[in-house]
Amino acid sequence: MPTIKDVAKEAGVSIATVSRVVNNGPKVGDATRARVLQIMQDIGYRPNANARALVMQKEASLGVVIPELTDPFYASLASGVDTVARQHNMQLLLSTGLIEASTERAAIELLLQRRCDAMIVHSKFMSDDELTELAVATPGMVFINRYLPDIPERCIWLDNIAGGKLAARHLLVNGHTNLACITSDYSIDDPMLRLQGFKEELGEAGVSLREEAIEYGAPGQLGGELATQALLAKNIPFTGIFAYNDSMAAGVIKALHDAGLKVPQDVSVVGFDDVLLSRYVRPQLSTMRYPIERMAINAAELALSLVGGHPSELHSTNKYLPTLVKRESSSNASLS
Amino acid sequence: MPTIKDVAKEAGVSIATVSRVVNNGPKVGDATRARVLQIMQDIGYRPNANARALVMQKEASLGVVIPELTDPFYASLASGVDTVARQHNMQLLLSTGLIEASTERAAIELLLQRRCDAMIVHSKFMSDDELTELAVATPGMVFINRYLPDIPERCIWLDNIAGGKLAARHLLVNGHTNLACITSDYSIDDPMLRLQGFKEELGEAGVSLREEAIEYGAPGQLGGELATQALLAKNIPFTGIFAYNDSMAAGVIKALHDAGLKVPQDVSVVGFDDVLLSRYVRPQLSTMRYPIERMAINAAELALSLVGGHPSELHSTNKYLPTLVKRESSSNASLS
DNA sequence: TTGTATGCGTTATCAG
DNA sequence: CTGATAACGCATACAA
Repeated sequence: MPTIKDVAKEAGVSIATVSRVVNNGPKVGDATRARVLQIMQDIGYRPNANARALVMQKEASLGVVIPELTDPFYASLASGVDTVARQHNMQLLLSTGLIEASTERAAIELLLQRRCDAMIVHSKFMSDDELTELAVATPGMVFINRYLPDIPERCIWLDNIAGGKLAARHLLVNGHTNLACITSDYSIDDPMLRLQGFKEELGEAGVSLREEAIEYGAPGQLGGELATQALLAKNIPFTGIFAYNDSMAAGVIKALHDAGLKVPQDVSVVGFDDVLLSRYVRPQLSTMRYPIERMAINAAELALSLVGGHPSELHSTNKYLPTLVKRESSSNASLS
Repeated sequence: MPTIKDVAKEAGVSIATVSRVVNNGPKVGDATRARVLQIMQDIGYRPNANARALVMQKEASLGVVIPELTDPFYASLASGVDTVARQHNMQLLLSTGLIEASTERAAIELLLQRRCDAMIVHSKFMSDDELTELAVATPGMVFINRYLPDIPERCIWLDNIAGGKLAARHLLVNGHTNLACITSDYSIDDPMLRLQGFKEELGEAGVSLREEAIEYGAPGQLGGELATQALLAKNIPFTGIFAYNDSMAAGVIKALHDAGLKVPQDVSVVGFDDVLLSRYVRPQLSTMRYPIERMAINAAELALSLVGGHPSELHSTNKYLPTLVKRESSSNASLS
């Protein structure tokens, strides 16, 4: 791979001059510039981004760490960051953190070694303290889908409680009072918060959610299916189910179907996230829309403005609200 | 961010010594090593990967270019590469090429500027010539889902023709002779090849596929739905449909359902790719399994071995065969 | 307008 | 066992 020296030699100028034309630097003779440009073209010169980052003390890359790539939710997140990266002509540095504190740490570490200064990280397993400490040492680090009390201005998160409330309200408004919940058994706060909001809204309406009506499972289709079977086995009456996410909701629908129950005629189900899947599943899923891609874009722009020293942009608030998307899986209880 | 110098000064040794302990270099006094290690820990030293790459003339990163992140098929591809990257403790450099030659080119260019030497690229819009030229200049560049005649050893691809044949055979074996095809209108070769294989196998069995029974559309659910409606409008008889991919197949099923036709009782449908979606859709999709993640892993390992100068590994062949996954959307014609 | 020289953080080659 | 020192490819202050 040719270097700046090769170009300089070939053009019979100094590397300083070549450097100037590469960077559209000031005061370069038109003739010289044209010739250098031509030669760069000819020999296929590409500026070495690493060397440049080294001397300029500035990385032209945007980092993102997510648990995994194949989950559509995280894919959307990464896609949002990628959008911003492309806009700024920056390289996307992607690291997966899986579902363990140690691998999350390694993922962040890799980015840091690259001297990546702007990065948006999705971490659910490292502690508040550790994350906060990293953040103070890295001005361009912003967290998505997580709230760190000491540095809220560096976080972009969804109001899960509000989401739970909205879901409850939707079910209540449709006349459902015998409710159940299929949630995740992961020990992160999202499931807890969504459930909390769900319960609160129910409580305000004077209806309660019995503990037996809450089933836990792995946050995927199979987990949802299994949990629903367990719920059904308890033989307690319900006409509405709030699922932790769309994948679990898909499992819920399948289990219900297998048990001879119709959705939404016999039971309404509402999911969470509004990933693509919710439109493929039959009946199409009523769900809480989680604007993750938009949030990721804003997070990336926030990170960039933080390292760029730009004024604090217009980010009025970093808390986002989910919205209800009504499709086919929920309906009025009176139809039962 | 502290540098090697900071560590050296703090420890009262030379940077050479620090470098040695960082790299587990030979012959460093136990006491010295321990002290240096401790100090690195204390001040939070992280070796600068850029500087290292510069001096070692070797990048510890793995590149991948795909059209986009949110398509589950490409997400699986990227995930395979990511798996290999993590195994080797390399940073994943991800660039999206969208669906245009110019952006594909830009994506590759970005990786090259990073001096990324091992990369696996999925390109459908740049020409054979341009890609081949890039490849000869970049020993660690391997192409996935594409066949370049001049450098087959640098390509990992699926036998689309065989896939079409297998799909045809499955339908034939189940007694279907009135067939239709819903394919993609993208001007890339995959749709063409799959259709070609489909036709060939049919031909060998003495059944022909009429031109009117072939409908084209965008390779997504909506495209599949619209194309199927167009097909239905023609009022030609068929009991089996071969769809270009699973998304289109999902659209096919929806359109069929809306038209009052039952799958698979009235018509069998088989998709292609076996993405997660195929298990969510009802009825579950019979489809051709495209082992894209496995292929991506092998592609990444091939790329790594190419730059590493390792012996040419065991890659007996770079051509992969799809396999039939029979689920619920296809059945025997006699059941009609 | 152009060239020279210095340094960015590392590794590696030589001497001690 | 350890320390100078010369690259690596590039940007830039300072000269010319």
